[in-house]
Amino acid sequence: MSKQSPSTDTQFMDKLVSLCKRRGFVFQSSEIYGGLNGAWDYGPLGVELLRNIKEAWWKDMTHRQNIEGLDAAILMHPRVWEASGHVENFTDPMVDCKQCKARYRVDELLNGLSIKKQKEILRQIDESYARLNDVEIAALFSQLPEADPRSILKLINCPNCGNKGTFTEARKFNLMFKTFVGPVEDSSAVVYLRPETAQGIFVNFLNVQGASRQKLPFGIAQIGKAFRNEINTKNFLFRTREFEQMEMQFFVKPGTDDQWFEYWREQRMNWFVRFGMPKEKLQWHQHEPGKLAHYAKNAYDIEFKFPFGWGEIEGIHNRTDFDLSRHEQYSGKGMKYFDEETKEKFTPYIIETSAGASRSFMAFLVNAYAEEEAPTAEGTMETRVVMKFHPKLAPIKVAVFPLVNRDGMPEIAHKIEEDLRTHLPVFYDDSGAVGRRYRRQDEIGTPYCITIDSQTLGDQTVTVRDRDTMVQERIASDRLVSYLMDRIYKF
RNA sequence: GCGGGAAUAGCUCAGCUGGUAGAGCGUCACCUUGCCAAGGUGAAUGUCGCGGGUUCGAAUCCCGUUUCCCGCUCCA
Repeated sequence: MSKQSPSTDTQFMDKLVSLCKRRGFVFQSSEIYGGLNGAWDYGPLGVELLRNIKEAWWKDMTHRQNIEGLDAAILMHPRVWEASGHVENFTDPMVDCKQCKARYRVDELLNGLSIKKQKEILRQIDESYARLNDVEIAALFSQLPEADPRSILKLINCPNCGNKGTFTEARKFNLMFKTFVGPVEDSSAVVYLRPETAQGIFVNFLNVQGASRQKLPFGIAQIGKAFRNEINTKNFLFRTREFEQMEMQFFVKPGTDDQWFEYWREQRMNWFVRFGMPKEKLQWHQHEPGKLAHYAKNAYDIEFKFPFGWGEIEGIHNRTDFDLSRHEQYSGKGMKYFDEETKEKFTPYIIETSAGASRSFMAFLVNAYAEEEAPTAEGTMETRVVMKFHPKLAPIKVAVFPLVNRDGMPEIAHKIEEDLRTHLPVFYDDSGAVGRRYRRQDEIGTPYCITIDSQTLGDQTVTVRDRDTMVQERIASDRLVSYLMDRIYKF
């Protein structure tokens, strides 16, 4: 985690959150009702930035001959989540120690005990267990907590404070939001809000493959909301209950999975760098082999250096044939692929690239934020706040100012504004001193500002001011569109 | 879920041991402008997070609750 002082980190985040609200990037959800924990709304500038990020991802991923797009429903058949393992594995029974307030997952608490200790506990429950051997003990011990966790928990000391009998009752947290289809709220009508978009891709594997006539290897990309009933939300947009994912699942022949895994790792890391993230703010985190999720053969996260520490913004996982095999098993429908060339039939392996759109949004915000010393009209220095977004991601691409509101400058400025607006998001501003208008645009990351001055009246040129260098260039107004489009979209 | 801190105008905050709410910045209008935020005049804006209680009277005291931040926990 970050080694910066906590106060600095907190101050940075406070400033960012404040700017987000003040300028319309992010608002708290349901604010007038006191807010809803872990939910945020994207304001006028935020939605532009978010859409630009998703658009950049979508183009990069789907403008390839071997990747197809998809937009699956958020509500899916409940059996999907049994097959995926979410019904089972998203449920973690937890207990708290009432004495020292430590919290534990019950399974980890119990499995952490020595065989000797387990044997002792079992004997206290029933003397007849004493004659079982170690293997039988272990087997029994792994089942008992499910049946009757309470009696066992009473006999265990808290690993932290050593007290016995201080645990709360085990509570189950299923991280999936549950709701009901139709008017009857009974168990047969239960559906879940998807906790990940991936399953919508897996279950459509053969639909997409057949419809698009793709051959392996190929991928399916999707952007969409997902929901997890997190126990704790945290760190602004980083851990929320509703969030958006940008996922691509790449289907490959087993045996070629390792090389595709490496290919996509490189591709995805480069994407973040290409859109302005410095390499030193990004790092790989490999999941330790012993701690891999049930489906994974290999897993790396791309982490971004947030003010509160390194945090995952994308996971690249080798999911093996787990998902398709499970869906084949649970649905009874064949999910295998037939290779016409080799006449082989097999279950493809899946390389997953799963990026958080919301988390990327926040990472791009954090990365863009800069405070610089800039000279004022009087020649003194003062701080200017600049959001140094990549031009493609910037919510507003160009601002248009008449230097003063007379001599026909506003009329020319409005004409230029309208011409540009058919190509780009434009902001017109004629209030106050021009320096103030520049700074306002800096704060929302507008890469270019155009000013119409008295020289414009004579030769139809305008100044174009660069956000990062603050340097101005004089451009003929009829060349503006190509000048801007070149700098913003072509590279 | 536990512990700590916080919540007053759009933002940052002041408001003492209870006496019907303030500043700066920002916003808007008009004037002024001559290229990097603080020229002038005027204006709008708050059930002091929400709900109870104590009191003649609560932003202030008490209880509950919500949200945000920090730490723990958690993060298939």
